[in-house]
Amino acid sequence: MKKQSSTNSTRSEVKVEMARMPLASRPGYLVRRLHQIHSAIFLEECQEFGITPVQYGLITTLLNNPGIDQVTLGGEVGIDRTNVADVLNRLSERGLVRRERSQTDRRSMVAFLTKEGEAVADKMYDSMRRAQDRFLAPLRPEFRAAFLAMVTELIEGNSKYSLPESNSASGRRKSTADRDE
Amino acid sequence: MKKQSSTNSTRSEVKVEMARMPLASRPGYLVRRLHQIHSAIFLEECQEFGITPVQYGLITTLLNNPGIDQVTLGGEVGIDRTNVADVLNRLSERGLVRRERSQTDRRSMVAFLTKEGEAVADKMYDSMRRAQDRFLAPLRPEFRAAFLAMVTELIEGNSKYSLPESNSASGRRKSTADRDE
DNA sequence: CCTAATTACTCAGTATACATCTCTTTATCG
DNA sequence: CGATAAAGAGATGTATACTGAGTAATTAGG
Repeated sequence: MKKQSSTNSTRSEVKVEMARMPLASRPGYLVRRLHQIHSAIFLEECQEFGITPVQYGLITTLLNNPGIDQVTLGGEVGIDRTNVADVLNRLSERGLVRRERSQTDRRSMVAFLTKEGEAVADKMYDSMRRAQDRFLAPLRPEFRAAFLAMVTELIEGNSKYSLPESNSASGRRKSTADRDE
Repeated sequence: MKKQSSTNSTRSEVKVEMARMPLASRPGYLVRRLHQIHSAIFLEECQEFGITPVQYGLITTLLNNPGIDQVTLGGEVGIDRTNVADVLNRLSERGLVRRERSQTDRRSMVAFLTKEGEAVADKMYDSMRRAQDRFLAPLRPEFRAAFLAMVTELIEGNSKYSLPESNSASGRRKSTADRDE
């Protein structure tokens, strides 16, 4: 039961580095936990509806943009297109969303809220706001806007990594001499 | 292209609310996107190792606490115990982690990094730091510490929701008196 | 008008995250 | 000391999130 303990100096150096950058101070850890916590609060406040944060994002986007196609919807909500299809599937199984082929571009599927979907969006609004309030409560009120502004800045400043451009879409570039534009 | 538009006043009110609280200004949306972006940057910087942010968190925690049990490990890293088992499984399949029964409590599994696991932790450190730098770059340097402090405050202030207490653990409570069932 | 490229979607696979149920081990009580 | 309660770990199922491969419809070129 020894382990390779002993005199491995490389490992010791790493340990020192770790001590200087403990998990609890790393941006990645902090951001993951923050997301985790928000999800937990949202789910708790909205548990009577059985709607997750992402589902609610899709629902409110559909409320404001009925008949939007799945790709655009994913761009609005910030999720991958395959994920849009998954979530819409769950929502349409529950009768909250209806999908059909686009009239103008038959490759596209467009989505609408059903009456029940609109009713859920309506009824959930207060719960969603309560979740927000609870989430931000630990921060002094005068810091809350600053916090959200900084998050927005980080998102916008890193926007080129924000959505994976998915697969086929853009990264393609194959061009024949692609007009360099 | 009207839909059931018309005179549904409830729906109109909701639409107004939505306009006042668009998705892009909601804390939940912002935090989810932030997490998404950090993951993307981390994965990009560390792609040569094929290690995800959560896996790296477990690895560095094991580096500092060799022989830790899985429940404590989950508490340190901020993930559920079943998730710990999943992630450790993937890591041990790749030969980075080794598990064995605890000598002191034979119900527990304790985990260690292998030589390869320690080597990966060592080699990944710089990549992880680069991911952090890129992630925080859009924020003016004098705001970065303030941002991380606010995130920490939100996590600590909401700590009662942060980890689900899992199943068996606490929530049990069955005070003597209720043996009926 | 036919073909090639593009675009939108689906399907399969991986990983994280959590809840619930079952099984083993440990601890306690009679 | 044996029955049983309590606790921990695992298995299973759901949801999110993304990648890659493949299919179908549209558009662009010749």
